[in-house]
Amino acid sequence: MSPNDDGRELTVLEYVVLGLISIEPQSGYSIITAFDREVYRRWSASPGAIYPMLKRLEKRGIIAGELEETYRTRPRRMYSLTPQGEQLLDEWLRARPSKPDVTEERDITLLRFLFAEKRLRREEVLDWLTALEAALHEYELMFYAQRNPESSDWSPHQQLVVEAMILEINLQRAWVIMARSRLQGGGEIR
Amino acid sequence: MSPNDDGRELTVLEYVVLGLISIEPQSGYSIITAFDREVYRRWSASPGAIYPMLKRLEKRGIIAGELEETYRTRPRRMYSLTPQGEQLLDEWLRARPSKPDVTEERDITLLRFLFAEKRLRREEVLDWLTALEAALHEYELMFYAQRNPESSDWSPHQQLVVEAMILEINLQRAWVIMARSRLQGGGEIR
DNA sequence: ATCGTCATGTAACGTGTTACATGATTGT
DNA sequence: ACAATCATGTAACACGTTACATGACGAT
Repeated sequence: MSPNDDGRELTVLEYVVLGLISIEPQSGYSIITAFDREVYRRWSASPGAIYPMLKRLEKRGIIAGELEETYRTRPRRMYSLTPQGEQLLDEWLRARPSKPDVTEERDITLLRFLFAEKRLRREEVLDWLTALEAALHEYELMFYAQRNPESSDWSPHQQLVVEAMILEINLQRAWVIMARSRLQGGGEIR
Repeated sequence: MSPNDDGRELTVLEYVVLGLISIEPQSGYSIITAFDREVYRRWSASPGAIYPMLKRLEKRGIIAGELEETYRTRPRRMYSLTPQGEQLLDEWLRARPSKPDVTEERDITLLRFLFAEKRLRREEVLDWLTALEAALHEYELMFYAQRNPESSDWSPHQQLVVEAMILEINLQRAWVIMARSRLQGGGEIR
């Protein structure tokens, strides 16, 4: 009996929870409170989302819950990743960033980088960053190509919005370069 | 009989559609294709979302649809804003940016700026930008306050993620300052 | 004739939101 | 005794996604 007949892709929120659990085992409550922290601000998680989700993931064999032997308070159910859950998370983290990741999903990308620290080898992280930079470059090119036709008959606001997007892309590229050089520098050379 | 008994707040997607329509009247199809453009990339809109939504908004008296007298193709239903819709959109655009707007909702903020061009007076836009800068400043302070406790025992990835967020905030502030000075410069002085 | 494009629509489905209920423990 | 905090859960609801169906028109 395979525990996960449902081959459905996980939602972003589910991956984020997996990442959270990968750092250390979590209870429903601790996950909910974790989402108050700055890095996770983008995804608000209500009890009505988390508790059913944890059951769903457990039924699929992605996480395993265990009732904690009496804690200070009402017993908590602590979840950790199963080998299958680890594999699922790692696949998500390893996937090479592509255009959508730098456009629609900027913040997710940053979180993936965060979770990657404990799950991926440094070498893999560096490859991933290289792919991210390539995706940013590709996006930049496409961006310029799209705005070719008539580039100057834009209204002031349109012009400013486009500039904001370009600044954003360049900032991201600068960050990637910084990140890579820092991780490289601190690794091989002593 | 009041057309909009349902006082429910509009969703972001609904406001974006309102903004789109405010630029010029739109059909369901034209809205769907508009979402392919770079600025709107963040919100994908499927037919299954748009068509029911347009009916919803029309029933509430926020937009008004009119069958176009024969076009080149199958007749289109073109929607424009009612006075009530205009008021709703303007309130949304005018609302002073607060913390959530610069954290969870960055991209929405940029779109609001875009739509504001035709709906708000320049003076109002400048006020709005000032409020945006204040919100960014406030966010920055809160950010630094939160990371006070132990600032240096962070892992490399954590450190980099935090730096990315700080860079992002500063970029946004720089952009706001640029935007304000440009709009000011081009306005009063000849 | 048939394909591609423009155009509108619906049905099933699932996730996440809001709001509420409840239970155990600690502090006052 | 009561409130606050830690902790788990459920029910109603609605939006948006995916997938499918359909229809008119122009081009080949």
